[in-house]
Amino acid sequence: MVSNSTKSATSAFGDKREQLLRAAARCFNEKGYSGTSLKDVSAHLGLTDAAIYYYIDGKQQLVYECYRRAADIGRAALDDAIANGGSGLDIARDYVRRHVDAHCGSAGPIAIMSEIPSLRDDDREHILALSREHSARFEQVLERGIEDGSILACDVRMTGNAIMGAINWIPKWFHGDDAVAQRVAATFPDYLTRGLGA
Amino acid sequence: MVSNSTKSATSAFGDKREQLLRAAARCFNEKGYSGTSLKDVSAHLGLTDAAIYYYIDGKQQLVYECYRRAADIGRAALDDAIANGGSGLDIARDYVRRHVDAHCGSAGPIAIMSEIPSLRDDDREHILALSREHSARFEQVLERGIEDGSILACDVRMTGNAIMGAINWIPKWFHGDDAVAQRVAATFPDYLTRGLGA
DNA sequence: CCCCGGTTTTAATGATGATTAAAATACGGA
DNA sequence: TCCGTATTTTAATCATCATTAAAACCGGGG
Repeated sequence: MVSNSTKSATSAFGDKREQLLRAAARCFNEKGYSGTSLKDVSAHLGLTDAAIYYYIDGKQQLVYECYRRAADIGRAALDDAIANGGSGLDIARDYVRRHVDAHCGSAGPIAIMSEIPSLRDDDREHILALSREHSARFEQVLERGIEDGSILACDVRMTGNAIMGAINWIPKWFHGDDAVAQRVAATFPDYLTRGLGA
Repeated sequence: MVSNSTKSATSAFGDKREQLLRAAARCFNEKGYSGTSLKDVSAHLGLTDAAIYYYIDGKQQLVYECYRRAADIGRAALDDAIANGGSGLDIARDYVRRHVDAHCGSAGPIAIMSEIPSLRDDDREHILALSREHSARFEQVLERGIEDGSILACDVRMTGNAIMGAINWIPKWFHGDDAVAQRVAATFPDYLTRGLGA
């Protein structure tokens, strides 16, 4: 038995745990948290439902990890975009590009944080904190763009909500088709940031 | 006993059935279809779970009606925008305005069609058909705008997905605050269509 | 006051699904 | 080949609902 709480290393165990999280993310995106049974998830790995408990403490932890992973990926996209520099508009476009790539690329399905109220109390607080932090940082990017003149003055909270919504909804209609992935990458970053432009 | 299938008239029964659908929509938006129990829904009406069966045949029909209502409202927004005329861009903006108003206004919470796979087979086909039809019609509006020169040439499928996503995600963060509703109405239509402009 | 249709509740029933413990299997190294 | 650890399955257990049937409630017309 292994302490299954904190590890994603490059071991056989860690790899399979990673696969598990992706399978769960896909299922959750399709049928929601409560709508997917552990059997649904385990089927994707050719296992029985009980086997999941070897890798994770339970269904609650499964969502939690999926959501945390989603938050990490979103944060990384924003980190990289900011590190890459440029005007506020440049950063915003780069962020959309990276985040959209994450959704459609090999990062595999990313869970959308669609059922936060179903989380355990303490998990929910943590995920909400991450989510709020991410929104706030993105809004700061928009404000920076307004200051440097690359973005038209606007309600950054609402504009951020619109952009995040467009991105968050992707998993609802994107199902892994490479050709479609190309079209997303070619359309979203430009369309979503052209509306910001001064 | 009343044939509870087809009626939403202005009777006491019809009114309460309408309230029921709204309560269900709110619950589904918050915790997903499987995540909400009939008890959750009935609590909003001060009833017990069993009382719901007086108004509706079961949980499946409840989602189905919620999704159908959502499709109706979206279709109506598009109908009205098209009837109102103007360039393709004008129509697109008007549609966003109307649909966003529906989400934030007195139409009460509109269920987002987030768990279509959980529907019964025949219900799912119907809802999917409505959904596809709506997307196709909106894409036609975009194409019309490209032809009349009001919209920049683009991948209308992907652009439509982006716009719909931004709208569909609204119920995830909007919870009835009037001041926020104002800001949504002031931001979404312009932002989402400015990105289309030629 | 009593009856009746419309409405709601109480009290089962049954299915589903998360979770656990114990048993079974796989498999690399001695 | 044999052992021990890692992994998975089988077979309970237990709680949570959806659903149903029967009984109770409630208000208006006779």
